[in-house]
Amino acid sequence: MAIPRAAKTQRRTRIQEEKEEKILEAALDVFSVSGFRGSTIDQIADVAGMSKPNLLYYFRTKEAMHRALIDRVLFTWLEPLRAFDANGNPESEIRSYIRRKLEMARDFPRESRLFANEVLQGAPHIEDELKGPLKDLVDEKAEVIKSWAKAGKIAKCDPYHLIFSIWSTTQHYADFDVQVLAVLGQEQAGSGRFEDAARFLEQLFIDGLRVKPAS
Amino acid sequence: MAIPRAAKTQRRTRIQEEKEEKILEAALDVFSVSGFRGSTIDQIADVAGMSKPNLLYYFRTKEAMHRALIDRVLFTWLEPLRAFDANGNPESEIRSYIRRKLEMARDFPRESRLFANEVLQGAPHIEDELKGPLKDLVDEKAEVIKSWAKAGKIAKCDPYHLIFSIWSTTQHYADFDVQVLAVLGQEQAGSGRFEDAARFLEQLFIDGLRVKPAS
DNA sequence: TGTAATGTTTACCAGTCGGTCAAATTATCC
DNA sequence: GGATAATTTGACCGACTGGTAAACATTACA
Repeated sequence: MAIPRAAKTQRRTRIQEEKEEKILEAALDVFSVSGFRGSTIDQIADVAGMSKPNLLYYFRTKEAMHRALIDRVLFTWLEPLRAFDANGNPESEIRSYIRRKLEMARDFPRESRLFANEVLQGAPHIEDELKGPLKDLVDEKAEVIKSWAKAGKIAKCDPYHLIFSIWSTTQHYADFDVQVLAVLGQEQAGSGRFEDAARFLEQLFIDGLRVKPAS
Repeated sequence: MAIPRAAKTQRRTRIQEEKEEKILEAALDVFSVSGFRGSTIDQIADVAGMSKPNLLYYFRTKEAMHRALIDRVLFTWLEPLRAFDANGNPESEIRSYIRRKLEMARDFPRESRLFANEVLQGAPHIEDELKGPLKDLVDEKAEVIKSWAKAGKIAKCDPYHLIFSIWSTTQHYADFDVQVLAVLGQEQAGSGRFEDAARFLEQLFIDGLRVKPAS
């Protein structure tokens, strides 16, 4: 009898482990480009090198695949913000947050696009995660930033919009990569663009947030 | 005989004018949410309140609809950057560019998402526009910014990444609106967020680009 | 080694997809 | 008002969609 469909048994088989991994890897490829609606199980099956029914043996529906993928990626995705240290030096915390986010945009562009696609299309599958864990984490870090501003360690500013602007500027290099490449042109298209971006963004945010001499 | 299919006749009928308008309006609704692949002609027909074959009478294919929509929207979309004045005051030019882009994010979020979806999915339909008109325009304005920096009117910085960062921060409020709303929560979700964003971004970019006193 | 559980495939289904066609309806202009 | 062109519709097509059923193959384990 083949009803297990993964996780029905207490312990996951080695084969389950491997195949689910393979499927989610392929799913990431496909969903990150075409979004949920625009992706098909057949495409994912093709990329994974497996048959469609075989995919559906491990994940009962297309939605289950998407969900599993989101769940797996979300935690990692929030890691840089979680690492934001209230007791650290404000300037270097912001600097390294930007660095880290930019590194993720460079090293995990598919993950970035997966969320971008999802949010762009109204976040029908991750609304709860946004209003729950994400909001909570941002609220917490916003408090930290606010206290820094109050203590005169950085310029007074809206912490939420600061976080939004760091998100958008860094993820831009993953989500809109084609556009960035098109505008920069062949010559500058080497991966040096990430270094250039890092330099620019650090300058922008550090100088932009420096406390101004009382005028 | 009904072969006209719009624009075959020299002059467009009033009815053609109206219906094409109606269709593109509906197409914008649908494409901006689901992207090209994820959208269906039936959806567009539904929104437009017309029958599917009727839509296909005005636009032979789904791609033709998408193309017509892109063509129509692209010019307007680049207006703010085009208005960037080489002879103006750098600070106020940057300030008003940010304002204008933010206003567009607020007033034309669908247009923003249309492009975001397209670029995110690899820009298969607008590659030429990106490498041509867009790149040319950006190159031109980048020169302007570079000359400002050289003249000591603003801090030295990479002009391309400056433009990218203005794009990303402003469009973020259109493309990732659901996320912004989720994080800000009900209480702050009024349209005041655009004013807050404007204040923050102007502070960030103006202070971030101010020439630093020789250290 | 046998056998039960797990994994894989082929064939298939009903619904949806982009798009066509011919017939019916409406607008235009003399 | 009638002829002619422009517009709209319903019926339909083959390809693809997410998903199922059952037969078949493989693995794990006593």
